[in-house]
Amino acid sequence: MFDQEQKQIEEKIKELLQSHNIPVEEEFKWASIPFSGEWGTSTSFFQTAAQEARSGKQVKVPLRAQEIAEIVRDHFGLPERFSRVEAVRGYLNLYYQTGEFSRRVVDTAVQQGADFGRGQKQNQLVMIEFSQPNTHKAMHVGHMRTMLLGDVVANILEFSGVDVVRANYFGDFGRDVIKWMWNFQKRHAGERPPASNVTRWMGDLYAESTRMLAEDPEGEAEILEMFARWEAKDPEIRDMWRETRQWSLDGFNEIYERFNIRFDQLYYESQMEEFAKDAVLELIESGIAVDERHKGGPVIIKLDELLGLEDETYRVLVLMRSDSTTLYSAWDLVLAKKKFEDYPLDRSIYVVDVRQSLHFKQVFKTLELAGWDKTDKVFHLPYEIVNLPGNVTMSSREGTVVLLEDLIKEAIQRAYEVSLERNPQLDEKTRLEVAEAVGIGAIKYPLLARDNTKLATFDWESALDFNGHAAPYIQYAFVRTNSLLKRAGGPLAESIIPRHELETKEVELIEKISEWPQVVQRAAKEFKTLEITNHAYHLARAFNEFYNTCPVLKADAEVRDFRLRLVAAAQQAIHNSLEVLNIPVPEVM
RNA sequence: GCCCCCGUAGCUCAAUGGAUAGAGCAACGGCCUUCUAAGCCGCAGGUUGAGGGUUCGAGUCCUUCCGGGGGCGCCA
Repeated sequence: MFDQEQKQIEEKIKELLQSHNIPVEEEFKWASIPFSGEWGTSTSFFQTAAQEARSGKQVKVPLRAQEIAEIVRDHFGLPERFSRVEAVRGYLNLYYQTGEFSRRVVDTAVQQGADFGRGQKQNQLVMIEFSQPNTHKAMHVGHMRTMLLGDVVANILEFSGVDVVRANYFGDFGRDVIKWMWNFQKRHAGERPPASNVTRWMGDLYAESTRMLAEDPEGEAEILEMFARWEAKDPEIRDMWRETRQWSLDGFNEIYERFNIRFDQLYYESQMEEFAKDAVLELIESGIAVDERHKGGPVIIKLDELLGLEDETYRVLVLMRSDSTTLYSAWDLVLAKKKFEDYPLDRSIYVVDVRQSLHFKQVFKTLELAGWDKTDKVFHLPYEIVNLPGNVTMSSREGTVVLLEDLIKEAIQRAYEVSLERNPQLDEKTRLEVAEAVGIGAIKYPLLARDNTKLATFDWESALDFNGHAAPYIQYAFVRTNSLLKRAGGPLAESIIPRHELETKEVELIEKISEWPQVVQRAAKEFKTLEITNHAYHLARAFNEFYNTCPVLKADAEVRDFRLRLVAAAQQAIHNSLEVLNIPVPEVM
C-alpha cells in the first residue's frame, strides 16, 4: 500500500550507496518492523555487506551491515511523511508518521469498499478444475477439501486480478455406476429419489449394490452385460443412466448451493471416453504407446524407457484395458487438451488429492512426448486427504464416511443452540439465518486454515467447536463493527488525519488493514487459502483488542469521528477477506 | 526397491531465508449497572525428531539417519 514511498526511498538509498562505493542490491526487500507500538517499514543490508565480503573486503557481515545502515541513516535525513529513521542490528527502520498513513489506510479501505485489496486486471485466464465427485455415490466430508480449496483458490485468483473459469469434472460412468443401476433395476425399479438428502439415498443404494453383488453369483455377469449394453448405447440403459445420473447431479447441487459454490464449465468422464479410444490409437501409431492386447495385455506407455531414464520416475501409464475399454488416464489426456480448445487459457489447474500426483506427472509427460506444446501451463495442485480418527480413510465402499449432509445439519443445529444461549432476544427468522451462516462458516474454516500438504483428521467434537481461532470469531468481530456503525447512525465523517495520540491497538489495527492487499497477492502466488484465513483472524483479533481498549461512541467528537472511520475500514477488510473465503457474513449474531 | 508428503508447546496448528519461533484448545487467575462476554486481560508452557552441511543469518534450503503417512501395469 506504500509502494510509492518505498520506491522513492529505494532510489535514494541506491544513490547514497553508490556515492559511498558500496555495492547496490538489485532488489530491495521490505518488511514491517516487529511491532513495538510504532508502525513502519524496514529493509536490511546483510546482503550488501555479504557481497562486499565476497569481493575480498575484510568485513564482518553483521557489523558491516549495521555500519551501512548507520551511513544511510546519517546521510538520509527524514523522508517526507516519516517520523523517524533508525539503524538497528543491520536493519534500517523507517517509522511512519502515523497520522498521515493512518488516514490513507482508512480512506483507501472506505473508498474502495468491496474492491479494497483487489489486484489490477492481469489479462490472464486460468481454469481451476475441482470437486470432481462420482455420481451414484454419497458426498462425504472427504469431498469437502477439494471443493473448498478449489473454490477459494479461484476466489483468491479472481480477487488478485486473474480471470477464472471454474470447472467441475464428474465421474459419471464406469463399473460402479453400472453396479448401482444393476441393483436399482433389480430391487428399486420405478422408485424415485426423496425430495431432499438425495446424495444419501444414492449412497445407500450404492452400498446396497456392493452388498448384493457379494452374495449374488449371477451378479458379475449381469453387470458385465449391462456395461456392454451401455457401451453399445442401448437406449433403455442410456435412458436409465441419464435419469439416475441427474438425480446425483441434483443432489450435488443442493450441497454446492449450501456452500455457495458455482461452476462455469461442467465436464463429464463419459464425454471424454468417447474420444479416448482414438487418442489411444494415435499414441500407438506414433510409437509412444505399446499395444499388448495381442497377448492379452493392456495398452501402456513405458515412460521411463521412452525418456531413457534409469531410475524409476514416471513408470508405466496404462491407457486401455485388454478388452479395449479406456481408462481414466486416457480420458485425462483428452480433457487436458479440450480445456484449451474451449478457452484461451494461460493456465490450467487441477485441484486433486495428493495420491494422484504420479498420475498427473504421467499424463502431462505423455502429452509432452506427443508433442503438445502446453504442458508448461498445466498444474496439479495437490492436497492431503481428510481421514477419520485412527487413520481410517473415508470410503463409500467401506462405509467409513461422515456424510456432508449430516455435518452441515449438525453444524447448523449447534450454531442455533449457541445462538439461543448467547443472544436469546433474537427473533426466530434471524436466528435461523445466523445459525446457517455460523454453521457453514464453522465447517469451512478449519480446512481452509490448514496447509494443503497436511493431513486432516475429522472428528465431531472439533468440527463443532466454534471457539477461538475459528470462523465465528471473525464473524463476530464483523458483527461488532456493524453494531457500532449502526448505533452511530448517519454518514461517516470526511477523511480525517487523527490529531490524538493513537493508541497501540489502533495502530495495530491500521497496520493489519494496510496489509490486506499484499496478503491477497501472496495467497494468489502460492495458491494458499491459509494466507487469507490467517489474515482474517489477525484482523478480527486486532479489532477485538481495539474494541476492548478504545471507546468509539463515547469518545470525544474528533476521536469518535476518526475511530468510526477506522471501524468502517476494519469492517471492510474483514468483510472482503470473508468474501474471498466464501464464508457467510452475518449482520448480527 | 523407487518416489512424494509430514514431524514445531500437553493437544491441534501458524511462522515471503531475517530481529525475542506465535495462536487456539486444555489448566489456572481476573474483567459484564460502561459501544453484544461467540469477547478481552494475565499466568504458564520450546534442544522446531536427531546429526552434518550451505549462508552474514536456517523451523524454513541441501544431505544422512529415525518415526509416521501415501503412491507405484489393466479402480478413479
